[in-house]
Parts: sequence; C-alpha cells; structure tokens
Amino acid sequence: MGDISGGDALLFLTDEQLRQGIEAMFFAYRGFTAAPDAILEGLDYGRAHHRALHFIARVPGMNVKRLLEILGVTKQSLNRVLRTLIEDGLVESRVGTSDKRERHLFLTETGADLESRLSDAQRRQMRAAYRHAGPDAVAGFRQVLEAMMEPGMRATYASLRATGA
Amino acid sequence: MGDISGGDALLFLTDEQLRQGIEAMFFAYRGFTAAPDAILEGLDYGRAHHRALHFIARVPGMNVKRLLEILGVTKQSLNRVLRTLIEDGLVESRVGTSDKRERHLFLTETGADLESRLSDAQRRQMRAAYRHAGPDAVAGFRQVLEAMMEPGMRATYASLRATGA
DNA sequence: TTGGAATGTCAACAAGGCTGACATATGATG
DNA sequence: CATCATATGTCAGCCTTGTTGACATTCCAA
Repeated sequence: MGDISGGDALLFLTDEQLRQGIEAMFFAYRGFTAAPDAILEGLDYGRAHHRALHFIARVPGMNVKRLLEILGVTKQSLNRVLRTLIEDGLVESRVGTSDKRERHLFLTETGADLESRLSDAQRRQMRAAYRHAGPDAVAGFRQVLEAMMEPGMRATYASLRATGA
Repeated sequence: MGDISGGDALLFLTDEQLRQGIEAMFFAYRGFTAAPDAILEGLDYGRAHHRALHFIARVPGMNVKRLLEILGVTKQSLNRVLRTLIEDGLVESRVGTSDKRERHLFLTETGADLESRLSDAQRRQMRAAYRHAGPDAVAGFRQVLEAMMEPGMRATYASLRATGA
C-alpha cells in the first residue's frame, strides 16, 4: 500500500487491467447472490427481503432510518418489503423506548431461521472462494472493495465492522 | 495459494470474516456502479443498456446468443434493450455471413462515444480504488472474484480475457 | 425434406426501484 | 404552550428490467 513510485509498478493500472477488474466484479456478483437467490426462489421473498433480514440480524433493534441509510433505498421501497416481513411474522417492530417516534426492528424466531438459512448458504459460497484464493488474496480483496465504496458507505461499513467481533 | 495447513491460518474463514466480506461486496458494488449510473441518469438508458454496450464494444461482431449467455438474461429482456439501442442508432445489427440466421452486433460511432464515456467513468472509479489499494491487493482481489464466479461464468470471463490484450 | 437452431416479437406479469403527497405521533425549542 | 422538525407509515402512480409462454421466420444440417 502507499505511494506508487513509477515504471512497471503501474502496469496494474492499464485500461486493460481495469477492464478485466470491471468484468470480474460483474461476473462475481452473480455468483455472490446465486446461493441465497436459489433459496428465495419459491418463497414469496426476493433479494430486497434478504438484505433487510441481514442487517436486522446484524444490528438487532436498529431503527428504520438507519436501515434506510444502509440499504440506500427510499422509505416507500423499504416499507413495502418490511410490511410483508412484519405481517408474515419474520420481523418485529417495537416502539422506541427513549424516542417513541422510532421503531426498532428485531427478527422473530421464524425470521432468524430464514436469515440463518440465507446467511449459511452465502457464507458457504464465500468460504469456498476464500479458501480457494487464500488469506493473502482475501486481504487484498477486502482492501480493494473498501477503496471502491463511496465515503458514506465506507463509514457505514466500518461502523458495522466495529459493532461486530 | 494452495492448501491451508491449519491453526491460525484459518482465521480468515471465520463466520465473522465471511460476513464482513459479504457486506464489503454489497457496499462496494454500489460504488462500482455509481459513476456510470450518474451518466445514464437523464439519458433514456439504464444499466442494462450499459452492459450491452460494454460487451458489444468488447467483442465487436458478437452474435445475440453469445451476448445472452454473457449477460445471463432472457432474449426477450435483452431484445427490449437491444431494440432501443438499434433504433437510436447506437448499435448496428448485421446478418451473419456464414450463418445468416445470426445477427452480429457492432457499435456505431455514436454508440462507441457513449460506451467510451461510460467506460471512462467506471475505469476512473476503479483506477482510484486500485491505486489506493496497491498491486498486491489488486492481485488478491482478482483471485477472490474469480473464485466466486459460477463455473460457466468463469469460463466466459477467461475467454474474454484471452480475447483481450 | 424435415427437424432443430437462432432470432425477433407480442402479451402479460412481477419485483423492486422511484417521486409526490399526505397523515400521525412525538421530540425539541422558543 | 405553540410551533416546527423528525420518524414513520401509506396511497397512488410510474419506470426499468427481469420473467414465461406462444408464435413466426429464416436457415443450417442430416
């Protein structure tokens, strides 16, 4: 990391290298979503439901506003998804304790079950790729992805990482 | 690369590490598409048009079947996109020479212009991330992405890479 | 000549984005 | 207390981009 001095060290920044990276992102993202998509098929849910379940599982009690920021969609769009999850008993929405305008979101047992199934499938997929590429490659992978994020999302990502562990 | 022996070397495969990688992919993909999306906004085209333009630029004269395989959508879905691009004079469709059932796709000058603008924007974004992360990280990034692809797409990706350079 | 492949097209539908407008409850502030 | 701002929900309508199914055309190949 750090500065690049010059000469051949810059070969990884050629247009051709960048184009290959772009295509790799495109094809890999399909593989990335394939496993959970396969589970969701047949259920009445889609990727949007998966994403909501993921982050509610990740930060139990998260309020709607925060979830909107993370997902980067409008409240109308999220609401459609959230409503079905609540109606179907996968998500519980509790009135905030300190600020009663807020709704805090939690997974029910049923919701946690589905989230686990989706998570497990996606992690299996990811684990296979990681194991194949090895720890050094994974470190590089994470560095490049982090550099690709928009600043706001990088901050969000970091904050989730901090909450983790 | 190669086999992992054991012990601490496997720490990069913990559920928490995998979860972070999953979230990194999610957030990074938004950054990845942001630059071309910004250009497309206002034009009458969307991401689907961008993808078609990209691969037609990449392999001039590609036929429809091949493009369908690469994009992974139905012919009806692609056709809607392709039709507008042809009508608007961005793409030219020529009857195949050896097999006259096939249509071979080419960018017109106008099409190549838009494709360049989109490509340049996305490469700029990618270049910044690459430069920030450095060549070793980029190598790892590419390895993990390739391992994440579904086998069919990995073959397609490799064949495009071979055509490249 | 006949079957199958490549392509195009019509129709209908669904998911999941978006905007705009409006209602409600509650917190915060002068 | 009055007022304004915030958090949330909801209705209506629209767009893009994916899907299936059906059908026509053209043309290669056995």
